[in-house]
Amino acid sequence: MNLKQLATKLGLSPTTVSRALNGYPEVNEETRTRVVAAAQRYNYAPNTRAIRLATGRAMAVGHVIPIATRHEIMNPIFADFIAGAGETYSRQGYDMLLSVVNDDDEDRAYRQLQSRGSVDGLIVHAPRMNDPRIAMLTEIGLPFVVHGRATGTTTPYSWLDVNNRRAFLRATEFLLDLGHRRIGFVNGLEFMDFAIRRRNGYLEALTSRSIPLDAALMSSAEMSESAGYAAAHRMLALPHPPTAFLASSMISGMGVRRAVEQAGLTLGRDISIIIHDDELSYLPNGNDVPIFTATRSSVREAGRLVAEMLIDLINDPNPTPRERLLEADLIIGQSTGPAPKVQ
Amino acid sequence: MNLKQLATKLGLSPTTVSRALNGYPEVNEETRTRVVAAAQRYNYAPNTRAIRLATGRAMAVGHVIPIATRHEIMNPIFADFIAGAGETYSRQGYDMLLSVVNDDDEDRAYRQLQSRGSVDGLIVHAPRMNDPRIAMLTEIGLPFVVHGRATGTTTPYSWLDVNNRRAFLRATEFLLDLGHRRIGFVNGLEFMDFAIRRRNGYLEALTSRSIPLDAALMSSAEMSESAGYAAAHRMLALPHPPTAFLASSMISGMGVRRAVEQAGLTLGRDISIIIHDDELSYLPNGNDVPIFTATRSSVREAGRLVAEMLIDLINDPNPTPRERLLEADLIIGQSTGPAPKVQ
DNA sequence: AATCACGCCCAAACCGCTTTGGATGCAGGA
DNA sequence: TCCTGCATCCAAAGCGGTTTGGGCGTGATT
Repeated sequence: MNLKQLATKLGLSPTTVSRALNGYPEVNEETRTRVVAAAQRYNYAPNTRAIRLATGRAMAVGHVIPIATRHEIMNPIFADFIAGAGETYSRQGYDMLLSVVNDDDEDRAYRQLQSRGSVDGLIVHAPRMNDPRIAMLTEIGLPFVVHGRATGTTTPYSWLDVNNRRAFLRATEFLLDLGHRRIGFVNGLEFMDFAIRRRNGYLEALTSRSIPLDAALMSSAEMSESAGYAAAHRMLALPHPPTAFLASSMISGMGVRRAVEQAGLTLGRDISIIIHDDELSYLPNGNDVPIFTATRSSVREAGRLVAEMLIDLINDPNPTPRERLLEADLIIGQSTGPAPKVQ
Repeated sequence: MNLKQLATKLGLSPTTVSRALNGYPEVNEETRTRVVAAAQRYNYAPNTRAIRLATGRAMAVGHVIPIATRHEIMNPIFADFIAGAGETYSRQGYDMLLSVVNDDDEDRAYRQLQSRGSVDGLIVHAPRMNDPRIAMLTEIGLPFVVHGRATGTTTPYSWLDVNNRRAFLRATEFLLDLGHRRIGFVNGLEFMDFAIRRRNGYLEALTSRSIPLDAALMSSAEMSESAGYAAAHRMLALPHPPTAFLASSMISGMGVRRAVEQAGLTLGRDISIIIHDDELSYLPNGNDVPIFTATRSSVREAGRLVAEMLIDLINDPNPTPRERLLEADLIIGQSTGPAPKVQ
């Protein structure tokens, strides 16, 4: 059932039917209700392909997922972020287009998305330091919003980010307040922007209290359980081991915990851990009481907000870059406590 | 730059240009190369919206993600599955459309996808026992492939599944061969089809060796770390605790491990664990040597294959249901060993 | 010499909607 | 009575491709 068929069935012109369904004023209320009823009855839904061609709008947003030709891993926060963004899209009538591309094809993928007119805008994932995609996308002229920021980029662009520096600054200060002086830092890969900022927060807290820095207490790796375990295991074997850890994610935190427990130490008493909790739905940090003390920021909520920003940007006739910085909560769980007296 | 512009620039008709670019035979090879070169030069890419309208094909596949209005969680395997499917799509020139919908809107979402012509086919995720979606989709008449199966459905439909029953049968038998007699089963939610089949495999192995079943050794819950911990913790406190565990996923296995280690027991010596490993990229089961003994089946590969099946189905003029059952590998890691002598 | 087949190209219809630019009829004002 | 303005509706022209149904010239066939 298409528009023309519906129109003849109603004894009206396609024009009027279209207008009736789209809420234009120049149509009698009585005929409008008649049209709407008929559309319902015949189960008519306008063909999106035709709408898109006619209006010139794709009514779709693209997410380009660069896939590991190198050894990198799929981002664990991806699913929840998408879930959040998807909520916004379905509320606003947008489609979400996912492109999985080899990361060396990413450039071409963005350009094709533009020249073929498949999408009205893009979300950029996992920005790195001096991320080249930002300059490229501004040049292409497709609206986009970055989830995160790209240290080193000078041209203005739209982004939404968690205040990673501040979160890890506060977490470190919290541990320092509890008397911890040697704090192991199990960070993500430090070419990722968020990891750089977290590191800065950690360093800032230590230096502002004149705690000497120790490279042996800092590690940077993939945020997997085994990498977290390995890093913590190594640090715990130091002659002067840490009494607390800062872990970059729930998953690496679980690795740290394993190393701690395997060393015969008790969490929250002998050793403290603070993680960053993205509130991944399949990795809840406890049910009522949090297991880990954590800096917390919902990545799903971030997805919702980023998508809203992008749609605003798309609908703005003369758009100007939007920026939004979310603060993470510091929530207290069972994994932290005062530093043990005797070192 | 559109087709007409390119055509006038070349002094050709749009027809010829279109045919040249699409590899039709009725065009001189010399002009074809000329056209292709010009397209390259002017950075011409055909507008997908127009192609879709003209051909009547969406060149897109839909994935409907039902979102937890109830307490359910986002599926952790989702990201890797999508990555796999996405590889196939980009290789075949298909777009991937993600719809995130409230699960009570799922029905409407499928119908709209069909009547608006947004997609040529669908992937159905996370089937349950007697899943109503299958009947609905066959009625609608949109090609679809189910990732998994739906016990209780009688009408034929296309699916790809891992042999979950057999995987857990083998895992259980392996533990029995090692001398374990009390095996705790930490399963997923048993309205999910895969969980039902795994349970059947577990039960089949025990009964075929005349091991008495014990309801206290079986649990069914979300596959989260804390749920895994809770289940194992409870079982270990039994007067007659298990010497081995079967866990439904990497994540719940990590919870089981925590309970084991917290009880002062050593993995692979006092207690054995076998998990199911979907080879999630952000949860690798060790690097070289697997940490957990596991039944292993790559969900990413499953994504690739399901997508291929669907595209086959779409391109088949008179399609007939396709079925494919993958066998899981049983890989030996460090988490299993012979049952301890003294109980 | 007439016919045919073939290689190559084009004009125009079509896909299903939106949107522009009227057309029509009727009520109210001059 | 005639003109205006308004409320309703419609015809037709896009949107940017694909595809059908020829047209034309050339070499081979009869």
